[in-house]
Formats: sequence, C-alpha cells, structure tokens
Amino acid sequence: MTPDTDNAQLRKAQDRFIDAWGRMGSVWGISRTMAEVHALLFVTGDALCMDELMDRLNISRGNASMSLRALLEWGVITKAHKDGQRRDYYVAEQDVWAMFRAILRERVKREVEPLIESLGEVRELYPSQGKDAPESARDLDQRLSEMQEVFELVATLGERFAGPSGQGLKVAAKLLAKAPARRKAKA
Amino acid sequence: MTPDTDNAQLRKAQDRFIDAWGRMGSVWGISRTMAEVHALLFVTGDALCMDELMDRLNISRGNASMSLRALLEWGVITKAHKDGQRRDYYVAEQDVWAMFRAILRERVKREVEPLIESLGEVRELYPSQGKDAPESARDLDQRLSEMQEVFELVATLGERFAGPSGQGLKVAAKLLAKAPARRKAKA
DNA sequence: TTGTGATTTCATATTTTTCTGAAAGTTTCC
DNA sequence: GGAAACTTTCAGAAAAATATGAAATCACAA
Repeated sequence: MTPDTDNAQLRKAQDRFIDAWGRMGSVWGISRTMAEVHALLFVTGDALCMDELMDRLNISRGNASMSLRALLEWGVITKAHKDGQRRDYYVAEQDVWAMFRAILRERVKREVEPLIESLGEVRELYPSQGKDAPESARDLDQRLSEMQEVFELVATLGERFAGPSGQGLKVAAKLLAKAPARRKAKA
Repeated sequence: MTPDTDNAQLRKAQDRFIDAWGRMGSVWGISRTMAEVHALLFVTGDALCMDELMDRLNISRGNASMSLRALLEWGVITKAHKDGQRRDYYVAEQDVWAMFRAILRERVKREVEPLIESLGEVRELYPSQGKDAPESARDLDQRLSEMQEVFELVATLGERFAGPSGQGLKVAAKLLAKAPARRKAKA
C-alpha cells in the first residue's frame, strides 16, 4: 500500500464525513455549507485559510466568509495565525465534548429561550385568576403553564450542563447513562 | 367583562401561541404549518377535523393532510371519532411530558442515528490498525471514534429517557436539575 | 354495486433560504 | 499616504423547501 493510496483513502473518508455532517446540518436548521466548513476543519484538525476552504468545498468567498463568522459565533471554531502571515486561519475545537456543549448551548438559546419568552407573553393576554376568570381561560392557562414549566426545566438543564463552566455534561451524561440500567452493564 | 370579550381574548392568546410554536417549528427543522397544526390542537385541547384546521389556519387541504400525517408519525396527535360521524377528528396529546418525549425520540431518530451510522461507514474506509497504518489515519480515526462515542451516548440517553416505557425523562430531569446545585436551592 | 363524503396524492406554483461575485471596506506594511 | 493583501457586505441569482388544488383514491352506507 503506497502513500498515495493512503492519501486517497483518507481524503475519501474525510469527504464522506463532510457530507454526512453537512446533511445533518440541514436537519439541524443550519445551512449545509456552514456544517461542511465545520466538518472539514474538524476532520482534518488543521488550521485552514479561506482559500483552502473555498477550494476544497467548492464554495464562493462570500459563503465561506459568512459560514466562518457563524461558526465563530457558535464557538466551535477559533481564529489562528501562522507565524508572520497576514491571512486568517481557522481551527475547529478538537475536544468533542466541548464542541457538543457549544452546540447544545447555542441550540437552547435559539430553540428554547424564545419559546419561553413567548409563553410568558401569551399568558399575559387573558385573566386567569379571580372569580371572573372563565373555565376556558383557566384551562388554557393550565396547559400553557405546564408547557412553560417543561421548557424552563430544559433551559435550566442546558445552562447547567452546557454552560461555559465545565465538564458538567460529560459527567452527567455518564451518570445518567448508567444509573437506571438493569441489564447489559458491560457496554 | 362579557363572554364575547373573554372569547376574543382567548382566541388572541391562542393565535399568539400558534404563531410562537410555528416559528419554533421552522427553527426545529419541521415545516411551520405542521407546527401550527399541532399548536392549534394542543392549545384548544379539542378534537378538530380537517376543515376546521383549514379554516382556522388558512391552509390548503393538501397541506393539512400532509401535516396531520406527519404529526401522527411523530406520535404527538391521534385520531379520534365523534359518535356516528364519518369524518376523522384529531386530538393532540395533552400531557406535556409525553409530548416532549415524543418530540425528543423523533429528533434523536432523525438527527443522531443517521450520523452514528455514517460514522461507522466512514471508519471502514481506511485501515487504522496494524503496522501499516499511517499516523494520519490513526489521527483521523481517533477523532471520529470520539465523536461516535459522544453521539452514541446521546442516543442511549435519548432512548432510555424518551423511550415509550415511561416517566423516565421527567424523573431524570428533576434529578439533574437539583443534584449539582450549590446555591439558590429554593427554585 | 353504486353513490357520496372524506382523504390522499402529486405536478405545479409560491415562498423561503442559501449562494454567488463584484464592490466596498479593513488592515498592514512600505 | 497609499498600495497590496485579505475580508466583509449585499443585491440579485439559484436552489431548496413548502403549499396549492384538482384528480385519484378510499371507505362506508344503502
């Protein structure tokens, strides 16, 4: 097996990973390209510059720029610099748990917090207390307050375990994964 | 305050909830209409038929049909029947925790499982064991296997706590919400 | 079986999201 | 200052996702 064959294999594996992660990106509500840029940086582990990304992924400069900015906001990549070069390089967070926490944090922010806020606002729109509150209003409020409670709990959990403070998620996950098990303890 | 005023208020609150839940729908990677149909069924708590949904949400028959089918697949609504009527009615699961479990289960199925499968396939594409395995291949495999591990753990957790079997999630969530707390114990 | 009301399907239209590329903006170095 | 090297912005183009509505299908009752 020659080095060339090796490289071709690795390159193909990288491409397949980029494709898979990109596809998930669209399921997760982020753009496919953004996920692909992240995948490329993650899977190679290298610091790459914009032109290298554009080349490898066949995307435009504008798209690369916007994707990189979004990934920086998510906190899953950072800027790096090579010696005396002017150009910006980018590297992906290599610790998978840290990456996962960053993703979770951002998703809670985008997918849960706005909903909690809306629920609060909606519940202001009708009187549900006091003797004049009709049955139907109390019904509605019951439903909405239960939902608010659930999502607030989720947000709290997210904050606690994905917050910037530490390893919480990993520990919690392992704990939970084992605790209620009855069988198959060896996995 | 007249009953008419009451109704107008409730109706407005419902509409705002439908709007909020629908907006979240698009963030979650499901169509906005599908989320709105679910929101309407949930927030009213009533059994509604297709024409009622079309009326209230201003959507076409085809759209209503497809959204209902998808919601049935997610397991967050069920068919109901009124006495001798031919027409189908639909009701939303009213237990918020059960609903949340159903959503979580489906999201793991769509967002995590395909990725795990792809990771397995990608890791078959190059040799990473034995003396002929180049450094770069072992590097790559290290990254991919860590990622696989994380997502497998997530899938396991999801299955355990959102599986059809029970209340797992609620209990786990409360446990986690309290356990690592240091301050502010009264919330 | 046939008729009727209800639902599903699917080709096409609409809307929304994403991408491109060239111009404008920055930063760095001479 | 100003020129070169990069990056960002954004209007318009392209692509993808959603919605429509009429025809096809289904299911039940007579």
